[in-house]
Amino acid sequence: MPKPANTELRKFEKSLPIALLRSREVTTRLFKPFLESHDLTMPQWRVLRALADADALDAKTLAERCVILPPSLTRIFRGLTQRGLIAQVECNDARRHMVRLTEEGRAMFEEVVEESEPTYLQLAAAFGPERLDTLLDLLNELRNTVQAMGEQSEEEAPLRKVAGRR
Amino acid sequence: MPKPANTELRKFEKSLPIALLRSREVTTRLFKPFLESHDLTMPQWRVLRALADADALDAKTLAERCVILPPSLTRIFRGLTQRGLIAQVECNDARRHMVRLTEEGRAMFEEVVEESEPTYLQLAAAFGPERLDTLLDLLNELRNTVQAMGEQSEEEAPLRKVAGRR
DNA sequence: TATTGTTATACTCTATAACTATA
DNA sequence: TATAGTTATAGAGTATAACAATA
Repeated sequence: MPKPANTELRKFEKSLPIALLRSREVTTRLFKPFLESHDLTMPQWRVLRALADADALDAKTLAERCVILPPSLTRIFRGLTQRGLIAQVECNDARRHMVRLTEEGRAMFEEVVEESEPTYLQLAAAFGPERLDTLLDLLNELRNTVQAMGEQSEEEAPLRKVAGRR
Repeated sequence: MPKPANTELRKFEKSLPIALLRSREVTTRLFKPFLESHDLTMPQWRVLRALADADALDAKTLAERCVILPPSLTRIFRGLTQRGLIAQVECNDARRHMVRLTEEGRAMFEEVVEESEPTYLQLAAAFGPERLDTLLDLLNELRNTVQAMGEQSEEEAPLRKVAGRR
């Protein structure tokens, strides 16, 4: 039973939400200059990056995939469309707002990737490429695990609301 | 060379900042109800949690440890002090704003920990306790790695500013 | 002169509810 | 009636610069 038993460390350093936040903070800071030089915010970049992997996506999919709430996405669509980086795409279901990258959007995406690639490789080299892979796998699996927990508890208690305010 | 070679996955699913964001999002969502029932925001909670591990901490340390900018921390201090959860502590250096948990603050901290513990254990069980440990270690080491990279590049180019806006 | 923290300010993101339009 | 998205709005976080107090 090699449990470190250091309650203090376990409580702060080993708090999962806090560890995720702090890791994200330094990582984001590392790559943010590449976005700022193109006048892109992180959420805008997530949208471009998601679109780069697909022909076209609707707002609901992008909201889920990029962790952006619908009202924010509406504004992001407006900004990116005005700048000519994305464009709306016809869709059978007229309710859906479906968008794709324009040529300019694709070009900017490639530029950012190219410019930030050396930093990414430097990080991979410093951290260890195989450990980085492990970390990414664990992160994606953690998400699946937690999401499964959420669905499960919703089945058991569809009307949860956990605890009353105050 | 068993590299999946799936460019699409590598680009989005394997983007480190995005993976960290998405994992944090679901994890935060899982624990947020326990904070909301005590009218605590996540940043407020991080401050309480950091203080629970130490007798007293100054603003600078808390800002770094909890990833909160000084102006936000000022407001958080005000809120938590008004509610009697933290209190200022005398300090040799009069510039420093040093705070500690009050008894009420400690009590609320313990309450939240107790209430959320079952969910934490459920997550650990579902994900695998040893994998959770691995993940936490990797996250903390990633932070160290990136921070070291930042310090290094500052030495090399103390006057960076990366790229001009527009 | 450097450091610590606060104030001021602007902008973005977060979150919810209400509304419009399509299906 | 249910779904997709927008609008409206309030609140919280993010970020910078300017300032005050202390070292």
